[in-house]
Amino acid sequence: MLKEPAIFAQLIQSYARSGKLEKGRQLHAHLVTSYGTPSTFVANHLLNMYAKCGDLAHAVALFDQMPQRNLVSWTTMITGFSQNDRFPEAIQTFSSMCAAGIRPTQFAFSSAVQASAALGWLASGRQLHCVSLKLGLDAERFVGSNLADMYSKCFCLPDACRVFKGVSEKDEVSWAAMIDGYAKNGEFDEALMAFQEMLQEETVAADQHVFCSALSACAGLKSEELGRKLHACVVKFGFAVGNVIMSNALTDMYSKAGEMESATRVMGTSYDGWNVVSCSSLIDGHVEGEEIEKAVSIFVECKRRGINPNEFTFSSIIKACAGQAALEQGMQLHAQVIKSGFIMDPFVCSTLIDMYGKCGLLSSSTESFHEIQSPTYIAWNSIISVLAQHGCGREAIVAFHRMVSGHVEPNHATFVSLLMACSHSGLVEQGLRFFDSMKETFGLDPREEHHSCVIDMLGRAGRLREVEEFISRMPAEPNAFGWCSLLGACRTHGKKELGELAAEKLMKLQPENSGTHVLLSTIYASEGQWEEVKAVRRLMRDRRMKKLPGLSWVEVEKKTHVFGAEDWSHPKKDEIYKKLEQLWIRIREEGYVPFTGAVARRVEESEKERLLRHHSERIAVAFALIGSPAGKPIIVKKNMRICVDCHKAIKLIAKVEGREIIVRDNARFHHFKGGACSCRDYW
DNA sequence: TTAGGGTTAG
Repeated sequence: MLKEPAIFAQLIQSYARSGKLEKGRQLHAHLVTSYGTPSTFVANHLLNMYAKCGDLAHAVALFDQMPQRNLVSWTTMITGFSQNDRFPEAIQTFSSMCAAGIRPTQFAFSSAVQASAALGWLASGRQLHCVSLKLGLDAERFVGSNLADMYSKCFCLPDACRVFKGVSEKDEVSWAAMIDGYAKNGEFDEALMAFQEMLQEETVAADQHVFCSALSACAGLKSEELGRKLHACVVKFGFAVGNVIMSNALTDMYSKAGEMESATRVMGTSYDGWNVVSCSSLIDGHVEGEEIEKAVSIFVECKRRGINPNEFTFSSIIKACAGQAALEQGMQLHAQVIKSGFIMDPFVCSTLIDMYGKCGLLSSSTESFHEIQSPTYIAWNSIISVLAQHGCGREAIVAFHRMVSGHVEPNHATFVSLLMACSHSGLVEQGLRFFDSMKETFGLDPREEHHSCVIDMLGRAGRLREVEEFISRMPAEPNAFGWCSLLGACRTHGKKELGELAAEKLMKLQPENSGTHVLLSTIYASEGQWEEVKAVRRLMRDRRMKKLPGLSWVEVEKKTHVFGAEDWSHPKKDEIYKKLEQLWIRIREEGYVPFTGAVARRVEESEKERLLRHHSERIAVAFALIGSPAGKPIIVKKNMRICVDCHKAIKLIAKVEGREIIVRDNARFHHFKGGACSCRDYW
């Protein structure tokens, strides 16, 4: 029999604290050989030591052999499982403990609730909540804070708030969990209000965790002003130095606010500021700000410093390739993703699906989708969106039905893509049914963007009277996208008056958007109303607006080249213009008649033809024809809609050159092959 | 002898 259990217990405890597993094992063996089976008291210490050192196998073996287990034995096992990421076993052990007739205390509850939170198992979290209510432990500080955390991690914010309100003697941990809960659920204002409320509490002082959560809320709001204030507080409290997570939160906040200089500065001045999280934030900030070259240079620098990209880094940099239609680079990254094992990540997969889709390779996009064993809503949303962009409305609908029958819940984003798919493919009736089903079947309230999709859908189909009716029934006025769709439809279907109304609304919503003025002027120009065209131009001049230049990008030999209309800056300009002349002659032989109506300028016909010939998309196509090997598809990305005449011309260029040409404009894809185009309703 | 919160994504 062990004479001095307290001394051994102390020794075991010290091994547990310092992680000396081997010493602990030796002592355990010594105790067994010298004194036989350890008492419950000593065994509990051993259990704790094994759990703290991550040796769950020995903990389980010992626990199974214990002749008598008490409350602490069970609790130690639950905590051990939870802290070693073995969450289902933590929950299982909790229920075995109850079945063994032992009444759990706040310690066991905390750990079991944490396990439910980590797994996102709302049902087990709720059951634990119920049991804690019965035992009167739900308002206890640890249990209550963990329950609130669990509910917010399971996206049940109202329940989280209710539990949090009931917690007695909240401390900074409780507050941090709640602030973070608001932020993670997208309630950024609420998060910052909670933060302020906390600051007024006399008994609680903000710590680093609290500031990090507040910064994350600030990042969500993309508010530079608030962010700077918070940054000042962080400095004042002395938290700014030496904390990697804090520096990462600051970098991310500035990146999200588009303040890339500040973001870079925070990173550069912090100890250990260059790490995979801050780099990913910075890359993403540059990608969002369309500074692709900078994003790539950080990615390169990251690798040079020996920082291995993770799933976040890959997502962002692949998104950059998608934005630029840089297929070669995207494919290289795909290879790296496979090599590094991040191919299983749902976000990375979804960006790959999106990247291939945006680069025009529908087949690679669907292949990437089919490689996923059990697609999440993220992957489904991506593929539905890609199918929509490619004008494959029916396929998008099939995908949607498969998603639902596979018990994956669609969300608001799913319906945006689905409605767009219906719109682009002219499937108006089905689209309208889907719109109704949002609320009726899926309990989702249609948002502004869904209403805009319906406007677009009816407008494209020329059902403008129904559009007016639909708008009058909407809970609020359409947003800019809605009015813009209407304006576009009015141009296509020659509805001048309605177009003027849409333009007027749009100018109020987006006074800086030169596109509205341009669109309106083309409506007038197509009807030969040159006085009105002049008036719109005057308005643009008075408002000091410049027409956004139409630009086209094309990737040749792994390098992206950009062209504007009438662009004479490229070193190969002579060859390009010679090619354009040749193409002009060859497509004229194929029956091409230039549509000079697309030129909203009052100049000679020959000048109009010259202007059309030198549109940026055509220059890009000509350049790619010269510079890339025969048989390779040409992918051009354009920052606005492709013009009607270029659409006709490129269709024939694809035919005479025997090349696949894909033009991705700011609305959709045009896949030209053998004298035809994939899109079904382009003028 | 047993317990809690923090940074990056479509």
